[in-house]
Amino acid sequence: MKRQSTTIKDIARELDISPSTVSRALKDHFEISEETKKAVRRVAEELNYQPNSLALSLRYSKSNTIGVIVPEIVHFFFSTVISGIEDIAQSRGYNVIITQSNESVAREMMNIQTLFNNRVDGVLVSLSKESFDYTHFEAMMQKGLPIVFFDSVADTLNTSKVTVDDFLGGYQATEHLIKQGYKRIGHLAGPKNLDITNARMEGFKKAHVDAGLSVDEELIIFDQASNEGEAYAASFELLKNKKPDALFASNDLAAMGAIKAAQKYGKNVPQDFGVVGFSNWQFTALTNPSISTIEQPGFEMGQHAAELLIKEIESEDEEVTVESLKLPTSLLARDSSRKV
Amino acid sequence: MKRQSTTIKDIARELDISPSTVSRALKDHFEISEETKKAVRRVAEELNYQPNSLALSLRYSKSNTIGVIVPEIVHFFFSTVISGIEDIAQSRGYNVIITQSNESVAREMMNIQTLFNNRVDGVLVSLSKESFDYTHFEAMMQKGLPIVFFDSVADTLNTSKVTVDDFLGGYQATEHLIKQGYKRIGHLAGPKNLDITNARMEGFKKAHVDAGLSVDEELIIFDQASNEGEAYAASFELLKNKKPDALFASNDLAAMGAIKAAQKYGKNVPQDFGVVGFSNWQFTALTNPSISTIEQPGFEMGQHAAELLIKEIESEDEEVTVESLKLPTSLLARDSSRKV
DNA sequence: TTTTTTTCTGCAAACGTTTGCGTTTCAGAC
DNA sequence: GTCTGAAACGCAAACGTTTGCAGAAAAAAA
Repeated sequence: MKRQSTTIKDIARELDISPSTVSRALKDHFEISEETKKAVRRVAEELNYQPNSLALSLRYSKSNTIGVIVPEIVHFFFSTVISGIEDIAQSRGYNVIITQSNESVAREMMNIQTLFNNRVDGVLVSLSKESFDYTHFEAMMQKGLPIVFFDSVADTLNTSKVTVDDFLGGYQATEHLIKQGYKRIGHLAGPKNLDITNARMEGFKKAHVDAGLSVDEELIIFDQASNEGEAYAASFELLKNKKPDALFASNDLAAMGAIKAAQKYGKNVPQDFGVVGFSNWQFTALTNPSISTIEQPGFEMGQHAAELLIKEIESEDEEVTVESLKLPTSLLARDSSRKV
Repeated sequence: MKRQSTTIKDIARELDISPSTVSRALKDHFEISEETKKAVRRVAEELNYQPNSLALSLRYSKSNTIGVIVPEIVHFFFSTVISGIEDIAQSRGYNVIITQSNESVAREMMNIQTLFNNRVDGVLVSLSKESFDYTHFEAMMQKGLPIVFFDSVADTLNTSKVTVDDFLGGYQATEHLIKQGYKRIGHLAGPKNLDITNARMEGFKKAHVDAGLSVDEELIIFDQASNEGEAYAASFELLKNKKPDALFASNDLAAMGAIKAAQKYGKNVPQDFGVVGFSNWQFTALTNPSISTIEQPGFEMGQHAAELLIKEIESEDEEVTVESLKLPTSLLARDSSRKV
């Protein structure tokens, strides 16, 4: 079924004037008489004229579309970010094309290439876990494609970035546990090479220092927090060997595992054992006990990233000024860490 | 920063031939000599030629983009569907533009208009809860825009649709509870006017009939399942007044509420009281006890919907043949309903 | 040699819009 | 009557690509 909308030419034919005049009339150009403008507007209304955005895109080589690359869409945090992106984009007249890398660099490279070929005006990227080499992004930037990173960012690249303040998050979680009276606090950290792992751990340590406590390095376990089962096992071992009375987990699933381990070990959560997670996944509010966690402002992250990108797209300057935003986290103190 | 890629004209100039010849050479047209083709391909390679998709879109009035309208992106089920859509679209060379209605008809109307104006080739829609009037969709269909509905569909519209077999889901949940030995099974149903509510309830009833049991209508509660708290209250009342020994909830949050109510009431779940939810939200596997539920194939739903839409887009026929797909659900029997 | 056929390539229009510049028209001044 | 200036509009090119048709050149047939 052919789709046919009315064009400027149709209006021109109807009124027996030239397309240029119609175009100008519609833009309220000063060189067009009031009379003609009125007629054009009337006919445009009658024929329900809608400008053809494809033609406009070609004319201005601008598609008013931004591309997004995330590791996966089916993920509470990322879908929240996307929602924020969509919010801003919508209000600025941009469309949002979503692609997912499925945590694979190969897909990531394909996606950025596809987006570029489809003439998006800019791209928002959260790196896949596999990505340590950023040359495919650099190549695109060289060609003039604006890129803004969020969440998982390419630190060595000279672009705008939006991240979460992981140091603050780690600090807040730990400070809260300390204030609740827990004394020997462990930490289920992420993979050792990740920036966020270190930032959260530094926050963890700083909170200790500020409270006049010392950190027992043996209570910090790396890279045993990628899923619930792993965290369960690691927590159980820790409980047995090092006798912590609380745990700050680098993600909510790990927190869940830690709670189950503590319960299995005969501890009462939160009376004898406190747990705080990270990310505020939906399920944390629904478990029993509900899980205290650090809220990451995903929606705001999406908004800021989109705003930065659009600013860059619409900037006239050759030289872009990069901005790095670090968004504050906040503590959600729930049952898993609040002694009554 | 201006983005400038090489065009067909650049290649033509380089070889001192016409753009038409270049175009044909690149498409391996039979009327072009092997020699010329080779030269063109070489230069195209050298200059890293990439066809301008905006120009192509204009030429063929086809954007190779499909639009999606969902109530909200931040939702396990919908993000899963989107993921399925993206999967198929990607493999067929289509881009996916995501918009959300936020359950508002006004936004929905805006979105479909925007997508239409942006010349998407077709649209995938899951209706917002507010949508009972479908005229805005009808108007677009009249203009030749292919639309396929999924999940929450416009039943009176003559379009392809992809839904989940809610009757089957209700049947599976109930049959499972019966087989586990529960005798007085209640049902937390959704709003009475919804198709899915009725379908699930019919499945619930049919399972009883097939097992030679009768249904106590008093054990069916409508419209008290939209969140955990509401379901908690309704379940508690039901337990007090009607003494059910199991509950089939129309969604997972309601199932959670029911479990908490049962525990509060002094029941042991699943020994004295069985619960099955609906949707397989992520948290259901993480709670204690884990929640039995009905899995809806969201990813497959997205895939099928996208396939149907693309088929329609690429069909030559004026008259589209609509297809209605009903995808099978499956039971995930977890701890909340398995007596040991 | 001339005519016909075959092989290859270019012209120009089209998709819908914008815009620099030129043209027409008309009123008023000289 | 001519000239100037302003107001209102049209022409044509441009964005990058495709494609029907015409045309040129070369090869084959007469």
